[in-house]
Amino acid sequence: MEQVTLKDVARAVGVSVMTVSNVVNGRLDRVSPATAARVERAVADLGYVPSAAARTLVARRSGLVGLLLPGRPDGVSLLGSPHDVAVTGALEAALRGRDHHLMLRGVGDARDVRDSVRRWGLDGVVLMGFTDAALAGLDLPPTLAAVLVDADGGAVGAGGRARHARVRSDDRAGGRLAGAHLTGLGHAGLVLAGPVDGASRVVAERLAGFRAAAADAGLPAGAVRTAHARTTYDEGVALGGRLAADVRAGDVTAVFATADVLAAGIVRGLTDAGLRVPADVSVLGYDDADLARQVTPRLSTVAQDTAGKGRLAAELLLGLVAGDDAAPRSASVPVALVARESTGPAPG
Amino acid sequence: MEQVTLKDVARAVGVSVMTVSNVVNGRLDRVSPATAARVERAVADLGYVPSAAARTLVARRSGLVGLLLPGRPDGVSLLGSPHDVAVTGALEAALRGRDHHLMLRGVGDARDVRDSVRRWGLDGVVLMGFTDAALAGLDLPPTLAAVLVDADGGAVGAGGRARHARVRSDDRAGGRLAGAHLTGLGHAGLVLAGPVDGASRVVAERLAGFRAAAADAGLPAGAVRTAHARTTYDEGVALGGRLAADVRAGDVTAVFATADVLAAGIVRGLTDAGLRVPADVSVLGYDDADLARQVTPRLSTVAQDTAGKGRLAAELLLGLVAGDDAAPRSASVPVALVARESTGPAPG
DNA sequence: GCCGTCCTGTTTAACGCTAAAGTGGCGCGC
DNA sequence: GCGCGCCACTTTAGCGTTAAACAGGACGGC
Repeated sequence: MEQVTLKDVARAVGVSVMTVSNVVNGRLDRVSPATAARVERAVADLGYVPSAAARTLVARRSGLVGLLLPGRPDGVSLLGSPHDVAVTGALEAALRGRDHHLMLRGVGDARDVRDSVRRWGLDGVVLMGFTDAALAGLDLPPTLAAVLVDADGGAVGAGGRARHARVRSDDRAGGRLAGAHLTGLGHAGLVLAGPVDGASRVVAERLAGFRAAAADAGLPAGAVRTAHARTTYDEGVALGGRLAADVRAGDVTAVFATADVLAAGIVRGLTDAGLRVPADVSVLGYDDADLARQVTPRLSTVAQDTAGKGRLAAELLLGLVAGDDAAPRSASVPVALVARESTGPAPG
Repeated sequence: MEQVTLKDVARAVGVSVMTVSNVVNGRLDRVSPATAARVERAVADLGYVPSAAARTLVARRSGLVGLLLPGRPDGVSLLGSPHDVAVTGALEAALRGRDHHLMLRGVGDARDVRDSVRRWGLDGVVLMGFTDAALAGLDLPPTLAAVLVDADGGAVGAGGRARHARVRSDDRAGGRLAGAHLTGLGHAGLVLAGPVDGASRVVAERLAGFRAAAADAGLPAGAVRTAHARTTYDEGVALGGRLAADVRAGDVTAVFATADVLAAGIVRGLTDAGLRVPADVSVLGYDDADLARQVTPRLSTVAQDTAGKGRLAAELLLGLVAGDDAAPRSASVPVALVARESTGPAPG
């Protein structure tokens, strides 16, 4: 495990350290092909690996990207949802392919963020799993290259010159797809379930799309209600229980949840209350996580390309890092409706 | 985002850089309380954050730990199972609490490992999700502080002086618990489903415990069979389908899977084949992942303390890093049987 | 009163790397 | 044959930090 340094390689080849550095970094205009070849050889033979610490120190870029997540002291639900896990995997792979590394870090406040970034000289950060409100509390420095996954971060859209970008699914289209699917099945008592109290842009977009589809189908404005729940299975179960009465009263015939975990919980809550899904109520999810195929009934859902999301996040971030002002500040992945067993024709 | 350095703090206070360094690193025996206080003050005022790069370079310890996972180029299933996700969360939190950071990295071969470690001067690594065979291919240097989660790594137990440690659940006890539960319900046609072809120590232990419990219950040696499957939902579904015939023939009445995802798949495969769980067959999982409560029927399972596993991994690793030779090289978290709906009395 | 210690610092020399400036030899134009 | 530019390197300096050696004054013992 002894570090092989540039000096070792230089000595082995009989050139200066700087020449080796030039070869290693591909500045071949400064080195003759013959020398370059000898250096390459020695690098391979000795197993030289450049020290990121030394490079960071002098070059002011680390090749390290932080994935910042809402961090509780006990680490429970650091990567809360299957969606986040999928994005993380794709993000890591994409960064790996572009010669960058990923640091995983739970953060609680603005100090945590600043500390991580400064301590390691992070080139940039990806933030995932934060509500817009939590994000505002993080008070991201405008100079910090940051990509927000499924969040807005208030100022981002406004000022415009902050080095921040956003990645999400095409939420409006997703909402519209959901609405079209459900109204197409004859549903007229619609509920959007999710973190609607959070003033989240993502949820607002989905709701807007959902409502637009309802309007397209000729439904009155009051046909779409909302029900607040955080994106967890347990809150879904609770919400499902509460919704049961409305279903029985005939006010609600279909529920569109903002995530599959939530939808699965709602199905459970409804079922526990004695209702049948989809015979009595339809439930539609979002994400197409593995879970959607694993629960009973299998969830109909709005699928989004989570792997694409991770890749996009990597791309946008590296664009920001490179200081490419022409790079897009926002991108979304496509969505598609996957009809399975949890949705069916409206009862009656 | 300009870096505030030791020099800036030193100038502000009117002392040497070294004095500030001593205060920041808690070497208070070299500094008068009065000076220390002034330094602390300036550190807070200026928002000084030490540079990990510089510290790593000179001090030969980075405070960075790598979490190495089997890495495919596309990043799919980097954190394959809910179990791994839970461990990761707890690991990150534990490291955070001990002033360390976590680097997430998918690796394919020995070069990837060496490269990551050298490049960043990782203090140590945690390896998770590897089969024992894959681990052997990684060819971990004995001098590298490493903790293996749910794996053995061959040489680890043997040589003994390698700086490697292992964390797992109490697998033998888990197997025994599973066996006792199932035989207690009158089952006599038992199958252990999981990666049994992989020569994995973990699986072997669970099987041994399972068999021991069967023997305790007076069952003949042939009562426990094994069925190979990797730990995924889809392989579970396929296996469930194959097992259906044996169930109908009365040869199999209960299946013990090495993970909840696998168990859930098996339930699905069995159900799709027209069998009822648990009326016709019982299925028992392992882990007590969220999924166990989310599928129908809810899975009975052997719960293990995944958060404890993450914390233990952090502890063992930091012990190894500190060079504490007395530190334990192996630890396991407790298991407990959670009876839910997927297991019931043997049919007939 | 003198020497050894302790206390509280400071100075020096790296760590591995890169940007920028320097060097020396050789070919070429005229 | 002289200057110029260019090629293929080398030298110098410094990034922010720490280990180790050094310094000087107060204080105590005898």
